[in-house]
Amino acid sequence: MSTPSRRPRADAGRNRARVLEAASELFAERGDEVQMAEVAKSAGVGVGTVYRHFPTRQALIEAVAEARFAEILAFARAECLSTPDAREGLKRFLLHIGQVHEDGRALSRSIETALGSTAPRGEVGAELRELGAELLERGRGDGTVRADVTVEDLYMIVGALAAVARADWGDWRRFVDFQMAGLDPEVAGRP
Amino acid sequence: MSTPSRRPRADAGRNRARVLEAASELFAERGDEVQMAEVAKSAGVGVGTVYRHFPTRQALIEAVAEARFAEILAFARAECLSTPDAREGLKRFLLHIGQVHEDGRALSRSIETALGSTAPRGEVGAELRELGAELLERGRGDGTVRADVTVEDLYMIVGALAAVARADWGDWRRFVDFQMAGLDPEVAGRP
Amino acid sequence: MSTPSRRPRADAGRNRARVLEAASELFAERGDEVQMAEVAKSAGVGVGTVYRHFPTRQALIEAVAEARFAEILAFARAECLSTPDAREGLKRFLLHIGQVHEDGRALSRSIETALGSTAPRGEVGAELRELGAELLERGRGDGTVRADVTVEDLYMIVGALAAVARADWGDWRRFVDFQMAGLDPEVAGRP
Amino acid sequence: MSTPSRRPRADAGRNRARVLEAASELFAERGDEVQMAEVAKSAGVGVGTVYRHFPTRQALIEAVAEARFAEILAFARAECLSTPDAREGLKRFLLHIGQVHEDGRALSRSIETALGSTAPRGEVGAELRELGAELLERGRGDGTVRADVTVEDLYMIVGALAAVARADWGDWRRFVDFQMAGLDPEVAGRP
DNA sequence: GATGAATGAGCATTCATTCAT
DNA sequence: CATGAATGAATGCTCATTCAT
Repeated sequence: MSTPSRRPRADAGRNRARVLEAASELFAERGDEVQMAEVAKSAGVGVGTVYRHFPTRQALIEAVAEARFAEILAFARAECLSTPDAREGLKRFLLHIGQVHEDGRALSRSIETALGSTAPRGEVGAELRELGAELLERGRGDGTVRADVTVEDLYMIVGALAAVARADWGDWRRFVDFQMAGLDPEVAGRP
Repeated sequence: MSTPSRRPRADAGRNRARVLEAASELFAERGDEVQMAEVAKSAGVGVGTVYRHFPTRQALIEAVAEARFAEILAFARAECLSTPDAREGLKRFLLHIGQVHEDGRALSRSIETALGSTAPRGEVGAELRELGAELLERGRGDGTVRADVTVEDLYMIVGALAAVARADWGDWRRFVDFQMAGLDPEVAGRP
Repeated sequence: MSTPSRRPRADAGRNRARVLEAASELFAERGDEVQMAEVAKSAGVGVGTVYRHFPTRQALIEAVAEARFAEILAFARAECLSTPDAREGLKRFLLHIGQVHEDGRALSRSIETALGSTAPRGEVGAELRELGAELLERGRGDGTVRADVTVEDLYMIVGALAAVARADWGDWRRFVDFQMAGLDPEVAGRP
Repeated sequence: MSTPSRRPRADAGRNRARVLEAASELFAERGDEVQMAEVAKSAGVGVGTVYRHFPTRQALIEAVAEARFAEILAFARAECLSTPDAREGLKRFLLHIGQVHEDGRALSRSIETALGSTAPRGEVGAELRELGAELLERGRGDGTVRADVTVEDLYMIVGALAAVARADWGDWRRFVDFQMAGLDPEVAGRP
């Protein structure tokens, strides 16, 4: 006689994840036009639940952005810190970032619009900065990257790359090549 | 249904200019939050007049963007094509663009949001591309710029710079330096 | 961006009815000039609620029209299918329709303007057609109505009557008399 | 040296006619959505000129309507007053009216919306009433039309027919048949 | 906790009409 | 007389956010 309730024990955190996942997909596909109610529906919850976990639309987008940064961070740790030379690791890092933004153009634009920038934030942001520092440190170590490049410099380049990859201005891989050239120790100091 | 007009018949095209000017200032200051009615008021005309000259909000923003590009074009023609060496001209070009976007951050964001990109469009866009070609040609001539750089490459860099300068990721002048380094003929071809 | 709600959670479908009722009255009184906001206010809800139940202004008017048709249907079932002779039933039907349109002239005009016609639509429309068929069938049965009259014919007459009753061209009851005369079996076939 | 001016001696009344003609066509095609500026353009004049001749949009529509009534009047005088029997003349009258409304559905709707009715007005309206009286008088004379039919009755029927013909409820010619039947002297007085 | 109905400020856009030139 | 640029009130609709149930 007791029909099982539809979503019986969807414990708290589970819902957060579902919402985040739904939001990630929707924003990646349709960008800023997705509405909170759609996210809720797609996640199989009510709007109220979305708001329980993400107090504002902006917070949700922030969280989606952070999730993407976390992915990037994981990739970089696995693939960019252990390359034969540091230069190679750095390039892989940039190529991955370009790819992520190309694949999620609409999302990137939403982030830009909602947060005013695609720069990494929060905890993951801090870890990314650390990671960037390590990439540069390695470069300084083996002499394959200009020694005067700061983490701030690197993330300007990353931000620029994000903009290039989400736009349709040409082959962003060429842009990466230019950045790698600009980071070459040989040319440091040219006017 | 309407109340008698207050300041009628102010010379045809004059109003277009006033609206454009007002819009330029307002968008530069407050970005996407400015409303059509504000623009009208600030220009001293009715909304209808704004719409007569710019059929949609997006068209207005497009026009403001184009005006900015026209300024850049004029600057570049005057200051960047006659430098002692081509590299210097190119650098001045980039520095000017960075400055324009730093000074009009809010506007740059509005353009990005409304048009999806800050890339030059239309007639002025075409002229800018030509100008870019000349800048690069000069560089090929005196050997101060990588010979394989295309106009498309250049405008990827310009777009990237626009993103960097309107954001707050660090000193965009440093970014310009990296780009100049990347465009150095010496490093062309490094992996 | 919004202010806290004032009268929340008033039972789901109850609100739909209140809106419909308010709209019916307002449109009957003042016709096409009523605004969505007025309907909302008069129903004691926010505009958003009106739009939740009726996605567009036209949809609201359609619903009001349908409600009126439903009334007519109910009347006809109760009063027109059980008259001594079918002719009498048909006449009562027409008289009721004329009365409804006379009483809600402004509404009838709104419907005409918004929907392009006052013809019954949707589900209720289908039931009305069935009812019309029954009325005619009865007439064929007792020989009080021309046998060649189709439901389509009948609803042309009904539509015509609606137009006459909502206009001010004369006593629409006279018009009904002419229609009854025209439906008389005696004259069928006259040139 | 003197280039002929474009429209040199477009004397007053000529423009009125051009505007009226343009308006007739446009309203017949696209109905209420035509704007005053379009009418002006289509007539090859400025909006101001349209307003000189027709002080409001409604006045313009009224004039277009009147022109149509004038056509009907002319037709009726030529074709309906001289038929062998009066009944035939009356029928031709109705058929012509139906045709006019079928051909100019959009216009008919505009008139209905703007003026609240498609009933003939003004001077032409008066003449049409007279004409209607004559048609009925002839019918009384040769006994082919119910003697108790008034001009008001006739114009209720005409208005109804206009509604039927401009709608898409069925074959309005059938409706005309029913009206003719209803006007038959044989059935006068049936309940 | 979860739900989703309710809220309502906000805003781009339209178009009949006017009147300086 | 003709022109057409200017006017601005009017209005349907959206959607992030709240909170009674």
